[in-house]
Amino acid sequence: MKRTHYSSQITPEMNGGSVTVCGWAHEIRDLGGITFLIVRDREGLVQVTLFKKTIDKNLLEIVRNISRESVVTVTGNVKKEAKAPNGYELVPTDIKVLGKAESPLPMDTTGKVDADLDTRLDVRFMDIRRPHTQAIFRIRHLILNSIRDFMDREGFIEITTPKIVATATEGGTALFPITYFEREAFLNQSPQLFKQIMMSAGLDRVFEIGPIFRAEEHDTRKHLNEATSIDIEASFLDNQDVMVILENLVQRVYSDVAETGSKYLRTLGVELEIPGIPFKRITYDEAISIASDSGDNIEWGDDLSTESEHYIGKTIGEHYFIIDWPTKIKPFYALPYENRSQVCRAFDMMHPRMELSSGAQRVHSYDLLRRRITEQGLNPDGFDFYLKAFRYGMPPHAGWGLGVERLLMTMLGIENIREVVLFPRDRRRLSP
RNA sequence: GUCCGGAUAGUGUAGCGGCCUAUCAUGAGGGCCUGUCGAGCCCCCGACCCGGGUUCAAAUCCCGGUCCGGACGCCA
Repeated sequence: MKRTHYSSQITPEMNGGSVTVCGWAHEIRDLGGITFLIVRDREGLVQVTLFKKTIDKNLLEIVRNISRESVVTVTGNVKKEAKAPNGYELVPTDIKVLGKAESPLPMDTTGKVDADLDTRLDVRFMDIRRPHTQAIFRIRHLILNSIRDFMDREGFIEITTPKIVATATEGGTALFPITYFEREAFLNQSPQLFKQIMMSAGLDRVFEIGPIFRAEEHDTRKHLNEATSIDIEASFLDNQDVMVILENLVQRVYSDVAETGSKYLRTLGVELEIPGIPFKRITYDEAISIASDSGDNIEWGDDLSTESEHYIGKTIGEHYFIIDWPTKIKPFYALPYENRSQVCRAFDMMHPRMELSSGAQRVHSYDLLRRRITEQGLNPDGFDFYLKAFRYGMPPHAGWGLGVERLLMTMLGIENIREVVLFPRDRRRLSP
């Protein structure tokens, strides 16, 4: 019962050797005199071949009674065979059913019949058995690996900050209220405040990969109520510096995935184009001017509409930055320019289809920060724990947050963000 | 939240007033078959979202509800 090999580790050269594989009964093809059992494991498929004339009758009986998608373990001898899919097949000496699958199945796993996304999400465990769906999450893993490696080389320390917080909001988005013993608390909208506090702590460069929660009732293909954010914060760097880190990271992630994930990219039919750096930088003023070419007149100080975002994306055609945003539509911690305070040192990093990241050089002066909080209509009292870190030696710093799901979906050309989350949380879906 | 589209066997679909005892594929059950690899062939099983209405007649038209998809809005 103990696995000796994954399907991908067996080769025709192992001819005559005995192996044990564990997996799911992907398909059973009974041709009468010869029966094939296709076993699927995480890495691929193995063909198990039973010849009626020579095989143990009990084994044949077991195989003929296996329902599709049951969990099986097969011990057998590798037989080099040109007619078999990978140049070899397994002639079994022992087959056990470890977990019987009911039938009919709630969805097809072989790729013969499509299923709606809604159906697939209801039985996500089965959906992920499909190589296509699994490939998405294998690539997600490669992306996260690549990011951690990149950050480590750049001198960033990985941190984890609380997801249960007392502050109602940093502004903008609505939060999910929860009960924390006898008090009201919230699920964190981002690690923003805590990663900044780490700058005062002297950690110099930090990053976090973790969940963020937004209680907005959005209903689109690019929004989630629970998402994963990659956040960085770095001292003694400005907005320009962290933009360079960001574009380098994105390029690195693409090239790492192209290199280590070719098998999964092939499964998904994706040809990765590695973005060139530096990414184009356009100012907010230039962005609204481009948008006006499409007939969408955005008043200075308003956020970009979805339509304009698409139009600008199509015009530029590759990853780009929008810089120098109006101070009033960016959060209080974005640093206004000294000589032109209605504009701030904030940036958004865009994929032609959508925003992937936003960041800024931060306000590090206590007095200014306190004023900015008030100007944005928030009460500084709720920010005491945060403001305190600015009173005893806060270095200048900058950072950004990047959405993992959006990075993944734009990389793979996937339309709906729910496809790239194991168990998506949206306006209506809370289970599974 | 607004607008548009949709809901038919386990899954994916066709049908859009009578030709419906509802199409096709896949699947489930049974049978034949020694090289399948989306196996093939034969038999068989399984469905019109819920409620109301129009009509001689409703899967089909109308109204309400629920759910799903898309666009927009909302969204450091």
